[in-house]
Amino acid sequence: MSSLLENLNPEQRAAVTLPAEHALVLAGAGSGKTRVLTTRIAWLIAQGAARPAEILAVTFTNKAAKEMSARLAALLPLDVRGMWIGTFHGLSNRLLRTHYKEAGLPQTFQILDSADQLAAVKRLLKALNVDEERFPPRELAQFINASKEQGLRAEAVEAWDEPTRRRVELLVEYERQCQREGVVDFAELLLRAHELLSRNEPLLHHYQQRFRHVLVDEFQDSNPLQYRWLKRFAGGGAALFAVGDDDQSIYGFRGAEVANLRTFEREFGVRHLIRLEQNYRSFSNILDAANALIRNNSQRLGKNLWTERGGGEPLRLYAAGNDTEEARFIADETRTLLRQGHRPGEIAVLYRANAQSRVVEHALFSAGIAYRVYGGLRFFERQEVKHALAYLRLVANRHDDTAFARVVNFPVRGIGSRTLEQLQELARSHDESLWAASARLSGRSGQSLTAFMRLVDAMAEGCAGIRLAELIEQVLKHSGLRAHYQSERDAQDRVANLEELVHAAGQFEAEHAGAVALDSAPLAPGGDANGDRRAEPLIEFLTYAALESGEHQAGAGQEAIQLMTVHAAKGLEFDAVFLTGLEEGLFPHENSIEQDRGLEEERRLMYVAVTRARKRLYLTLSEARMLHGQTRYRLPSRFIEEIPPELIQRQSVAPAAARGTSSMPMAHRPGPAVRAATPGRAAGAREAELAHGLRIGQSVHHARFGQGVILGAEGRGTDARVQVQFTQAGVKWLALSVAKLTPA
DNA sequence: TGGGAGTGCTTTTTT
DNA sequence: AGCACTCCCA
Repeated sequence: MSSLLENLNPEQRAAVTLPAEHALVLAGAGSGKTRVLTTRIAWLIAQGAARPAEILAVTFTNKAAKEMSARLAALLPLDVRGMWIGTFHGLSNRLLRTHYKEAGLPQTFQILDSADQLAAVKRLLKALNVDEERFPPRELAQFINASKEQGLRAEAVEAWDEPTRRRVELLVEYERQCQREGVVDFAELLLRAHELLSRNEPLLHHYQQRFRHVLVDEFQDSNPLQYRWLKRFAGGGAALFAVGDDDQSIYGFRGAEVANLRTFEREFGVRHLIRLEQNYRSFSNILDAANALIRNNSQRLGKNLWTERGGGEPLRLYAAGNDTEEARFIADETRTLLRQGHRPGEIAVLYRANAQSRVVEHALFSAGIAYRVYGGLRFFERQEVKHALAYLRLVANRHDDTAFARVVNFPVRGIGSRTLEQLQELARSHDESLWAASARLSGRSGQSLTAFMRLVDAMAEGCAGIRLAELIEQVLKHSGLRAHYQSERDAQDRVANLEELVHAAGQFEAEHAGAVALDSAPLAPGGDANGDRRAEPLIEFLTYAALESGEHQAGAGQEAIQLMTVHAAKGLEFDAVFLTGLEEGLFPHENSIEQDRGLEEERRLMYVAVTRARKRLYLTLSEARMLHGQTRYRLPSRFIEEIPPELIQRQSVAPAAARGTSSMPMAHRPGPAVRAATPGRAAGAREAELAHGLRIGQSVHHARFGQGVILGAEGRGTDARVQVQFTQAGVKWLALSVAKLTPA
């Protein structure tokens, strides 16, 4: 058991061996956070301080949960299955499945992913005749989620103005609809689980007695509801062990509250605060840059990364004239790195926004370099897969209107929008599902509806006793889905995905057969008499598809350069990292610059990006960039200036190009000076020179707004606009044809 | 019913 | 620019 503690540094060891009390571990990037968390659990068990069944470990992503389980399995000889390890959503689901009656849900309740939720909201708005201009579905969905993530039900949402009151009414209607259909959205999973424990004293008591140790990863990403959720579980005297890094909080925009770290300290009277500051990932030049950057943020809990490794290489800065050139630089450098023997999977290109990947992809493609783009559509989110799943959902629950609406006429079977409208109305007036409504209508309004219902019923009858994969096979065949895509041009990928779905189901069933162990803890009151009895495989598979939609995307090509947003890179590390698009307005993003909170989150994002690199970090930017169909001109990001210049080596020419191995036309080679330092004068100056002799970075005067500096520009001719940072009046976009700007 | 044209949006995103 | 979505007509 002491071998568990080998190779831990003193702080890590201190954290692992803390007594069973609340603790907060502030773990810097690359400081061995996951290791501490898993070793802590292993240590508790090896010490005899806890039994597996007394452990509740919570993460945000399935990937993190999986990794934790895998590491624990390696550390501990014994069965780890008695532990509850999973995501907030996965664990909530588990709780709700076990106690579905008490939670007021049907046993077969289904989970709406974001797209399903949006579809449900749209359907609702249509049924209620709500003007979608005034209440955009997206916005309403966001309102719904935000309310729930604050832990609020409709009656508790504050509504001081008319539109908000209306939104609250719609929230109520939405809830009614979900309840009738037997579906829950992501936020609802957590809220319902929380409420279940809040109002069911025996259950609460049971779980609080059972879990003596609650451990959370990435605590800085938790929202208020998640915080309350944890409080419920740990409220009965369990020890809450939270690991997080306030400097890596980058999900504030979707409700995460860094403040939870402080609130936790205060409310739980945390006596053990441990900082992990030794970094095992990067050379010190990279860490120094990261430290210098993040020092500009206020409100930090304070932390300084250090390493025993040496300084390493300087950071490399490359300023391009335009985005194509920037991308070409990346491709050239990458080629050099590969030639030097770096593995492709150890090289990453990071950007602030997904739209930036295109140019880089193009350059890499032209250079014949294999790459892989992360993000985008995941397997279970593809339309053909969702269609197939919708049939399965109907098999499981005929009253799932989202599924019904999705496939009632797909593939086309003559049930048009008119029929559907009729159905909606009928369903509405009888307060019943679309399925129930079509039972009324089918007699009168034609064969098609009856045929559809018979189809689904037949699928359901046929599914008894057959395997999941076989059931899906039947669905693909009898629904006509496969035939539909087979006959369509350019849809071979979709056919392949459908086959993959059959395969995935087979795999799922093989892996999960009998895999659910009986809990060793006493049964929950009101729980199933058979304990954690295996639910219907179909329901399990559908749940898996909703909650772990990402897993199937993972064809993680190790032999390719990795392209992703900075957000997606959190938790990952690479030998070499290109951090691209370092321009004001892009990174930091213009929508965030306005408020301090936004800017600080951008800076944390930058901090996350910088700390991804182990050995080499490139910072690249471009003076001109194609964005939204227009060329924009921007200043270098302020974040570059926040890094001590002595850590940065300015690179004006790609080494590969210098050696003549590049396809890069010499005429386009940037000059010796760093272009960003002299905006508007290097290649592309023709465009950078705005009307009236104005340039990016130039001080100007405006009759009404006073003194300012030109931040950026877009458009040309009479459309030309400039963005000006005024000393007094803030940031404004001005049309050059209208505004009178004089050089100052 | 389904396709073509017109319109509008475009930061980050896991579950 | 590129994409998703809506609307309207054949």
